[in-house]
Amino acid sequence: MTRKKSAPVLHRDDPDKEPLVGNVKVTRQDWVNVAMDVLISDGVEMVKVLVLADRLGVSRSSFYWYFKSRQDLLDALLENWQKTNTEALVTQAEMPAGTITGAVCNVFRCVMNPALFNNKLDFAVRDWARRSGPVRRVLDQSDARRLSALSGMFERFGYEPLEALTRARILYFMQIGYNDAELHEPMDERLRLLPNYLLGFTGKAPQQDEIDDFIAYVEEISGETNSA
Amino acid sequence: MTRKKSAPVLHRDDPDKEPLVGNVKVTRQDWVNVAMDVLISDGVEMVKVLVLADRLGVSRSSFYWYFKSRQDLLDALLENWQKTNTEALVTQAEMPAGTITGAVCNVFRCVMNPALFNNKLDFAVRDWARRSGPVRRVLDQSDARRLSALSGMFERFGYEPLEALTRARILYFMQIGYNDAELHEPMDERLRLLPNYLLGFTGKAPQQDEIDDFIAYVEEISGETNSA
DNA sequence: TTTTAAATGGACAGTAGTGTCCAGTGATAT
DNA sequence: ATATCACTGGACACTACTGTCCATTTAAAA
Repeated sequence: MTRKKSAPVLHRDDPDKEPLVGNVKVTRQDWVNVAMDVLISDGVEMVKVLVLADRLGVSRSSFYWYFKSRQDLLDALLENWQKTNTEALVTQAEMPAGTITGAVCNVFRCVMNPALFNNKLDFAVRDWARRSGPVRRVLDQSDARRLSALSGMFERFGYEPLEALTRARILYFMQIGYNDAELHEPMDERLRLLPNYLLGFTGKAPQQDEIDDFIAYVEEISGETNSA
Repeated sequence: MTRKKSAPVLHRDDPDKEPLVGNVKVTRQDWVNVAMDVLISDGVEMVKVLVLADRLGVSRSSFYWYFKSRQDLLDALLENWQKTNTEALVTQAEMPAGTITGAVCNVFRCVMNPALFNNKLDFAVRDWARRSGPVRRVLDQSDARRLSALSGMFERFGYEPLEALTRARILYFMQIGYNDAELHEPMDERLRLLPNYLLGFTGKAPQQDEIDDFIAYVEEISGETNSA
């Protein structure tokens, strides 16, 4: 009765001071991180306390010190996703650009860059939403917000509202479908098709320098990924 | 030992002669049908033998007379899907058409018509594939087959192979994304956006009569659905 | 060094699923 | 009418989860 299970006071206030070597100490965030990994690679239904505990090399019951229940953890996961990914995409859609093609490329930059937008996480959540009403509702809100940002982007470049909305939808839902089916496909293929995609999304032929800029960006983030 | 569990001889050879009123008799197909319903509405992980048995008003163990195991049933579901939906889409993509817009409308006709293509089933299987390697492989094959048919469709109307492939992808993956996010949205919205979509997919402005034809078709199939 | 609260792990109870076994039932053929 | 065989349902064994309880350990504070 005297125990307060919520908001544990963690001994390791500064993570840099006492890095997580071996299995010194497990924090709430460690549980969340591992849960995120499992969510992404195996789906929600594999986010089970025993699975997570094993990965952390820790007993199952420890979990209940940090979280009220499994649901408590799932809520934390969802909240985290909602803030990071949606904000990133909206920010990128609102970024200034010289042409509509450049603006679409900005969106691509976001979606392709793991540092800006966790594509796999986004997809895992979409997956999850199919089995859970509450999650579905949160996802629908995020989709509406993202779509509205994309639609606004087209409008800023002179498209009529209806056409802007259509193009936003084609762009956004194409991303979803593409990532669903071809997440593991080589980047080369996507780059090869880039000019055609841009034409399809914008109705305007892209300039060569816009293509070049984008390819340079992709090479840049590929380098970063490898060096990490 | 003498029992042959496979290929049960069903007493009801002609389903019309002895329709399934009440719970006269359960057949293998009844199990498959119910499993299909559950797969579509609740996902694979809810396709449990007890759930199905309850829906059929029958005991759980009866299941094992018709199926070797739960996996046996799942295999049957997948095989059924693969044959119906993929064949339907490919057929529709190969259909003769006067213009590329008309050809794209043919594809739309298929995807929108529950009698030709079970959209929700398609999505349920896609969902399932995310959790199962073997299913993923079957799905990838189907996707490749469908994409190739769509690409060929664009090529028949003079698009270069690379552009044809891009447009096929935009069309196909847009459908996937759209159905994922907006399956429950009103048809009105989709029809309102139709001309813009067609422009985006083909790069050519649609003719008014092509739009009219399509809208007439949609009204026709809506009527059929209601009268059933 | 001792104290103490945070954090842990093992044992347990409860639930939900799969698959097996087998005695029983009822429709059909003889 | 009855014997047979297709078909069913209840009982059981097994496994895998969630969540609770509690005695013990450990690290920080005194």
